[in-house]
Amino acid sequence: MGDTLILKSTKIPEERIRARNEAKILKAAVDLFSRKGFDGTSITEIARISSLPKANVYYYFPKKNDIYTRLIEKVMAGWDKALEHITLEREPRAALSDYVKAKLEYSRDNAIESRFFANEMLRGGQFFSALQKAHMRSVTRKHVEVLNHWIAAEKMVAVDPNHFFMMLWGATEYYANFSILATETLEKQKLGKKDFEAAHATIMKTIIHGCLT
Amino acid sequence: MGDTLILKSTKIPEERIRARNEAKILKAAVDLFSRKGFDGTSITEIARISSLPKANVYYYFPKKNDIYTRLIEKVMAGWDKALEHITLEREPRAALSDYVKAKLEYSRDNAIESRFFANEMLRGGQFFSALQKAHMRSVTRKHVEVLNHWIAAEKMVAVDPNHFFMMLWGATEYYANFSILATETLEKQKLGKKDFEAAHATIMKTIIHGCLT
DNA sequence: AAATAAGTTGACACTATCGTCAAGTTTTGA
DNA sequence: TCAAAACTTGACGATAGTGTCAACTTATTT
Repeated sequence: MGDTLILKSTKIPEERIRARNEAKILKAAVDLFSRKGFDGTSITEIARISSLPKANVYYYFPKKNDIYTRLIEKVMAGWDKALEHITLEREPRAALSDYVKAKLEYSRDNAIESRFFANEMLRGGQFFSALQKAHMRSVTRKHVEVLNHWIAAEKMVAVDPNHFFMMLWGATEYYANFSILATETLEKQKLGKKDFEAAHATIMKTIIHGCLT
Repeated sequence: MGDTLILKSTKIPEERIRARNEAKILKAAVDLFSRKGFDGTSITEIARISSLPKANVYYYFPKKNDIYTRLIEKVMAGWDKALEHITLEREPRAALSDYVKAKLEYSRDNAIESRFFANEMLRGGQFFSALQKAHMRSVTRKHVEVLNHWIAAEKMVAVDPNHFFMMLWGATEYYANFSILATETLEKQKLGKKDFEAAHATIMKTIIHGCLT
C-alpha cells in the first residue's frame, strides 16, 4: 500500500530530453562506428549526424569511450537471445532451425549493430569487458553442454560443439557483416526476405542431411 | 640477337630501395588498416610503425588511398586461389575438402590480410573497384556452375550454390576475422594447428553427412 | 669521374578535431 | 512562483595529422 506508485501525467525527465538526445547520439554513433570504427569516428561527426552541437554531445557522454561502451552493452544485451532456442528438452532439428532462423533475422534486422560489433572485434576487442567475455564464455559453455547432451543421446553426430557454433555464427553473421559481398554474390542491390529464407534453407539442409551424396 | 638481354650484376632499382621501403610501408599499413580501418589510420602512424619519415612515405605513396588500393590489389590477387580446387573434373568430396582446407590455411596464415579486407567490407567496400567486383562475380559464377554441375549429376544435393559458398566463406573466414572470439570460445590464447584441423573436421563432417541423426 | 635519377628528411603552414568553459535558456520540482 | 537542476551552445586554446618543399645525400647510369 505504501508501495503504490502514483503516476504523474508528466513523464519523468529520464524519459524525455536526456533519453531522446542520448538515443539520437547513439543512433548516429552506431552507424559511424560500424563503418569507420572507434578510431576513425570523431565526436564532431557524431554531433553533425545527430544534429546536436558537439558540446551537447559531451554533456551527455563526457568521452567517446562512453558512447562506445554504451553501444557495446546494448549489443551484448541481445547477444544470447537466439541461444534461448537451444535447450536440453528440445529436439535438435527444431531447436537448431529456430536458432539459425533467429540468427539470420538478427542479421537482417540489426545489420548495423552486427557490423559495429564486428568492427570492434577486428579492432581487437579491447572495449569488450572481462565481464562481458566471461558472460559470453559461460553462455557458450552452457549451450555446448546441450550439444554434448544431444551427441551423447545420439540425436546428433559427434562434432566439436564449439566449432559447430562458430561455423553457424560465421555463416549467419555473414549476411549482416559482409552484406555487400552477399549482394555482389547474389548479383542484387539489397538482400530481401527470400534471400534470408534461402540462406536458412541452405544452412539447415547442410546441417540436417549434409550436401554430398 | 638484338633482343639479347645482358644481365647486370647489379639488381635493378625496382628490387632494391623502393621495393624494400614500399614493403615496409605496406606491412605497417596492413596491420593498422586491419584494426583501425582507413579512416582511423594516419600516415603519421604508418610512418612511425614502418620507421620511415613521413615525407618518405609520401615519396613512395603520394596519397593514403594509394597505399590502401595497393593492399586491396594484393589481397584480391590471392582471393580466388582456393577456388582452384573446385573444378568440374573432380569429385565434390575431395574438391570441397581441399577448398575448405585451403580457406582455413589462408585464415591461419593471412589473418591480418583477411581482417584488412573484412574492415574494408564493413566500411562499405568503396575502394573495391568495379573491376575487382566484376572479377569476383565472374569467378564465383564459374564455381557456382561447377556446383550446379555436381547437383545435376546427383553428386551433390540441391542447395543454392551461392548461399553454400557464403556459408563456407563465413565459416572459414571466421577464424581469421574474429579470431579473438574464436579464442574466447575455445578458451585459449591463440589458435593452433589442432584448432584449424578441428574446424576442418567439423565443417567437412557437416557438409558430407550433416549433423543430425 | 661526372651527370642524372632516386631517395631522404627537417621544417613549416594549414586544417580538423578535441575538450573545455561559462553564459544563457529551458525544464522540473517544491 | 521561484529556485534548482538540466540542458544548450558559441567560442576558444591546444594538439595531432596533413601535405608540401627544397636542400641534401645516395645510388645508378653514362
